[in-house]
Amino acid sequence: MALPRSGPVRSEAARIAILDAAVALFAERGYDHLTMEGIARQAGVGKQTIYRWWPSKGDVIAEAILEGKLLGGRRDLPRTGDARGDLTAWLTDLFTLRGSADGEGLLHSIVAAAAGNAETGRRLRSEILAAPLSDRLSEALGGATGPRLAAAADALVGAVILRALSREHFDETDMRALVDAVIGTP
Amino acid sequence: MALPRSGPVRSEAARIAILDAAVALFAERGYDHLTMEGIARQAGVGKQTIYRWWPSKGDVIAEAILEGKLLGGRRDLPRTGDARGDLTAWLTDLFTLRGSADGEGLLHSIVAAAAGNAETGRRLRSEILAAPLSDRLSEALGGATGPRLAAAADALVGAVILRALSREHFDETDMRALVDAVIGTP
Amino acid sequence: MALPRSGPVRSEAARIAILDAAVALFAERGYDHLTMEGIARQAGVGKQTIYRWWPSKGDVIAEAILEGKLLGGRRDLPRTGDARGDLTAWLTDLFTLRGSADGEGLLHSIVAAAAGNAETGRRLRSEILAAPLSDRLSEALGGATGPRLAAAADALVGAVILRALSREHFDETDMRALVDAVIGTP
Amino acid sequence: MALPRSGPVRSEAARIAILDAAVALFAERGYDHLTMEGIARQAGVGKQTIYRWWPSKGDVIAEAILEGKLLGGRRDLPRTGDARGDLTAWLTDLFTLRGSADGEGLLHSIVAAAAGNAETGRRLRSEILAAPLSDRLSEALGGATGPRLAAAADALVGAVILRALSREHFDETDMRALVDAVIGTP
DNA sequence: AATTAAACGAGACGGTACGTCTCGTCTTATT
DNA sequence: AATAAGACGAGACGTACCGTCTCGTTTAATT
Repeated sequence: MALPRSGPVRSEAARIAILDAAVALFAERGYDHLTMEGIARQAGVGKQTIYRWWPSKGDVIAEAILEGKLLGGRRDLPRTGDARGDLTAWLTDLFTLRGSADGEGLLHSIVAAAAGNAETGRRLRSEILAAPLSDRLSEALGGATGPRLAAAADALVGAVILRALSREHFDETDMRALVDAVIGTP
Repeated sequence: MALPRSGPVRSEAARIAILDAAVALFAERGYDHLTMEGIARQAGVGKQTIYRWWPSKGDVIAEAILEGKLLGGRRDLPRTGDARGDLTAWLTDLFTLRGSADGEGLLHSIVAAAAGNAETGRRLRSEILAAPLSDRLSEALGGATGPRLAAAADALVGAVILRALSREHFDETDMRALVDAVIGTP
Repeated sequence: MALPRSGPVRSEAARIAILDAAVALFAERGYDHLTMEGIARQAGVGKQTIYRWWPSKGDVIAEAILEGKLLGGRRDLPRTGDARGDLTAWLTDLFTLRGSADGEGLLHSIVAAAAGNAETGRRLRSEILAAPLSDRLSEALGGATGPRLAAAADALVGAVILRALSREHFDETDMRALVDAVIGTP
Repeated sequence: MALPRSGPVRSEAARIAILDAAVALFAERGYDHLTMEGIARQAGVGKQTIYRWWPSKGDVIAEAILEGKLLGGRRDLPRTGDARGDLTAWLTDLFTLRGSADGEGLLHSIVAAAAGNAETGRRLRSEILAAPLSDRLSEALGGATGPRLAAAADALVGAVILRALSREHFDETDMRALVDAVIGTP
């Protein structure tokens, strides 16, 4: 039973404007250059309206992830019947995020956001990265579940992230080697 | 033939003081709260002396990594004869870094530094993370080299980093599952 | 003929709570630090209830003066038979207000309120400062009235205010010199 | 013996730009609406440059008064031989300040500044208000000095200020009555 | 009694300004 | 010429209030 409370209710319009502004600026300039003041300006909102509901820019981004605003439809794996091929394609696509934003790279920014904010880190893995792989990866591993499946998913995604952080190229050969390393040679 | 030049040369004392100050503040407060001004203050050095030699805080940290000041002796793998056990121990040790700094966690800070600075990212992987594993990992994989070896190293280290970013626990079972996934069940 | 109207009438309790809160905060922290939000909080009242009836904090204070809440019983002159002595005592008492509030001084705050708000200024002089003097001062001046009396009252009170604003001390000698200057040497 | 110190010296250009901006905004909008941010904007200066040298807007105005930037040449009394007439003219001129700024009135603003800032209050009386009167007033009083002279000066100026604060008109008759009250009928 | 509408407490909203912090550049005097 | 020191214009930080605007509740006068 909730406490009855009078007064105006939270503005959904402001909430959406803030998340959209945050996502737009994030994609444009990266996590480091994202500022609360910039979000407020872009969203046409008072700063206090942001601080009233989110303690930091990291939490704004975390909520944007939850709403699927940050990486839109990118989360779904293709489903061609060839599990190995689908995984490879998805991982390649993920690596490509590295270079899509101006200056910093969207993947770098997402990692920076995750490093700086617990909630973002939590959601990044569970909702964006490892989760979509699970089904197909389980197939490819012959029905693995639990720690075994989680470890394989983390190994694949983690390797891609590490390569992106190291700014090294990551060609088809490398990707094949990675998939082989984790789910075995066919 | 070098150009003749008058005046004092670069002060090695200042260079060291700056790197030490950067490392101390990094460990204490994390990468996000590390500031050029703070480093200068702590090192007893003018700000210009930092900017003269490094373009950003990320590059200061990158150099500190190169000097081995950031993660000291932690880079070496144990060598007990049991390659699988040595790798597991080293990876567990790496994961533990997650919680060693105040507030943010040293591993999170290192990842943030790598995400924000290309040179740090480059060195992080080549000199700190993947490199030390190579020898023992190659053994464990029956003499693998090249992309195969690199992929396996990235998979192991990347998985640990991803788990750290997600703030999830990572117990012995998980670690064993990871090693099994990458180098096969014994 | 009033328009017929249904609904509740103005709450006298709220009105009094607001004035009392305003006076308390004014005395405590001075006019500059007095805020509408603070008054509402202290009075346990919605902000709109204040804005509904007063356009600014200055007007709240003006009404508090009118109600005699601001300077309580201080407005009355003693009546000992010695008009000169009574005036001197009252003026000295007025000057003493300078130091009675925390930080700013009540007299400074009253002057600031008068400077910032026409209504407060109007009432300050007519009801608080010059008015109480009139009778005894008229006596002391041998029955003067009109501009002559007003000028003398303003000269006495204005001099005290100016001394307070200048933060200079104002001892018995000074006060005697002032009274002599305005109502002549005995 | 001053401590030797290296580093850049305070920028005189910035100091002047700040004082000029403060004076311009003060005259335009009054003391209450004067803001540090507005001064910085108008002066083309970082906020920190103001806060580095002055703790509050009141102190900026106090320094502007000291430099004679606030009331320019207005401080001098005319000298026609008729001391009483000169004083009357000067006091009338002072009262006129009441209405010269938009909205608040310059005299109200000066009083507000003095009420809110000790240094401004101190300088207001000693350098702007009472001081210029002294010579001619002493003449008019037949050579009075010390507390007697100070009291007369404060009475004249204070009365004018009080009338201004009360928003009452103050015509020639009133002014004559005031001068008569303080320096006697001719 | 039922209806109607204003006053109320609470507080969200778009803003402005606060005073502090750091940025990266620049200017000094010293070594 | 490199240094320690630090002033400078710039702008973000997180907080406090501004005055306006809903909300849901309470309370009277009018039906």
